[in-house]
Amino acid sequence: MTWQPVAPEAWRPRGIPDLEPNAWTALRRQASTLVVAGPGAGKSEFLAQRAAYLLEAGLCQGPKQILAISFKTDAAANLAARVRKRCPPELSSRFTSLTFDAFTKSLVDRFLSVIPQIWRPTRPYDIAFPTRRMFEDALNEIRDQAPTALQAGIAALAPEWFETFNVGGLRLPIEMPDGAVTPEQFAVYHWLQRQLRGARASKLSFVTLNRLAELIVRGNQKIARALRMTYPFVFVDEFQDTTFAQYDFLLSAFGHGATTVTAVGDHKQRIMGWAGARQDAFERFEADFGAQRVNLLFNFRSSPELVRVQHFVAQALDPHSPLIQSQAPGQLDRDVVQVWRSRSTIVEQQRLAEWIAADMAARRKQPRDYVLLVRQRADQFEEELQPAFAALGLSLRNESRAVGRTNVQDLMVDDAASVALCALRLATGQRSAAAWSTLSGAVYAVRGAEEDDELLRARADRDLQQFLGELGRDIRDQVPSTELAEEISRRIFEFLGVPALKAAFSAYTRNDLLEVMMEAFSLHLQQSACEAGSWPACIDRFVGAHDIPMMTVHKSKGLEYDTVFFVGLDDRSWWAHTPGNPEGIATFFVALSRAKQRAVFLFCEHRGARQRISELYEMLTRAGVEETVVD
DNA sequence: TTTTCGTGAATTTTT
DNA sequence: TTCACGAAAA
Repeated sequence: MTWQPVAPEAWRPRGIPDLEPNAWTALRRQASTLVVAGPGAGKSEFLAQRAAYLLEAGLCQGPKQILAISFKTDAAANLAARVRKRCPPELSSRFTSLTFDAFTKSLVDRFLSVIPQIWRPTRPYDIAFPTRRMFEDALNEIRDQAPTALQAGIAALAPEWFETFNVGGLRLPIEMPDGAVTPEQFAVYHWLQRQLRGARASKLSFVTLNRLAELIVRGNQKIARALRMTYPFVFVDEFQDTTFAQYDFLLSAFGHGATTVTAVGDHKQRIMGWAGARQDAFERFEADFGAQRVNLLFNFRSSPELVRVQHFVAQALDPHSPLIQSQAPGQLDRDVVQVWRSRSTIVEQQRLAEWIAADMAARRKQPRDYVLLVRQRADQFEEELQPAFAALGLSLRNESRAVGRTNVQDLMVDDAASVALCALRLATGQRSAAAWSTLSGAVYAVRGAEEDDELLRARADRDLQQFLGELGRDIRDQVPSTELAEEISRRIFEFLGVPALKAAFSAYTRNDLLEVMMEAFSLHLQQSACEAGSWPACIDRFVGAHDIPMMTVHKSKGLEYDTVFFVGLDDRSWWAHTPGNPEGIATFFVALSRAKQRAVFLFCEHRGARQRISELYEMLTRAGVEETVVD
């Protein structure tokens, strides 16, 4: 059965009943568009639907493709999965979803030889993650080598912003200028030469790769044309996080009018300024790409009362923030947003645990419907709160907690760890079609068994069955222990094959990522095993099925929970906040907007004052939120 | 061995 | 701003 295009006017959304009117407008636009999508607006869903529309209505016909650029790997993978779910394979294969860095790196790798000799890296090259200290040292050395006239100018460059702002903001000349250079140019050129020629193999950071990719598309008409021919439609997700280097690359590659760029983001959720996000990305995009701004006005996550309170914070960030219409029914009739003020942390912890236990019982909620958010130092808060929760039979899970060289949250979305967990589920007798499908899919991939290779697949199935049978026999009747957990991890990864896994999953091209994840899987399984009396319980511990999650606001971005508790809304946790600083208010906005039904802010004078962050409390007060004294 | 002082990190992504 | 850590002083 072959796919037939539908008429654009007849196209309907896939998997959801309808789109809001503004989403329809943005979806159908043929020119570049800036889609401002607040929390709960269904940003990724919008992009997936637009991809389906362009592909299914034949507006993006083979061999042309859609390029979707995200910042985080899981966001890129998530978007690709959504499109795969909505479109037949012959269409979704023309949806390329990558991170910014993966895309620019792939351009450098492919076209390395056309880079002017003076900027050309060695092949192969290494990836570098320069620290603040390295910039400081390098800038000092560069200053000492510089002509006297430039030294003061170089000394004035801030090491912490040098790469983001100076390297990211300066276009590399195709030929090295003979004449005078500015202090900034001198420092940037010398910094790049250090990365390119400092050792036998070049050591390139991602900003450098971005600059080289920009140089490639600016210096080579043929490559630029080929790129624009391949990708007439480009999506950029989380546009508020775009850095100087990324924006400039986007402009050189797709800013010539031939490409329809759809940028989606929310400046009110810009909490990545420290990572180099430029503040004026939205305005620049409108000006440079002639983009029209479209506001999405629906919120499918938060109840009307929550959306009403959110609006007060949104207004502080942007006085022109439009009124958002909640599409989520409110289940609570009062105290939807609360502030608790406690005399002591002991009282606060105890009350919090009691309250959650009672609410879970009254509203039939699960631990995973709640979240404890903190600004920073999740480990400290976990240590502090865990005993009070344990006393009531509740268990807290710090998703930010370090596991080996990674953390719980990253381990949970890792491919190899997910596959290994499926193996454990099946070996311990859990019947799950999804687990089988994930695991066998991975085994086919590591063995290179294509879809039509029935023989190889059948053999893979047989080997897998045998492996699971043996593993199951060896562990099923035994109580979970750290020794067994270690053995299980070892046997699963041995069966899958480490080199084969690295080859099968592109994420593991990063040299030691698989080792990091295997180690973390083993450690986390050992921890789970010693806290559980049975294998199903051990698996539940591993995934945190019965735990109340706790994490930093940054890690909660993109997630949602019925009830959100923000613990430690005080000056101590917000030491870096200065009144009026949009990044701090945006962090507060992100925390508040994770909630579907209720948000509670906890203050304890024992922890810190609330002078510095008084404006956050004032916003809640203006919204009519009352404070409860807990004692 | 204990105290004191200075430094730097804290929120974190990217192959 | 606060905290942890390491080096130096007592």
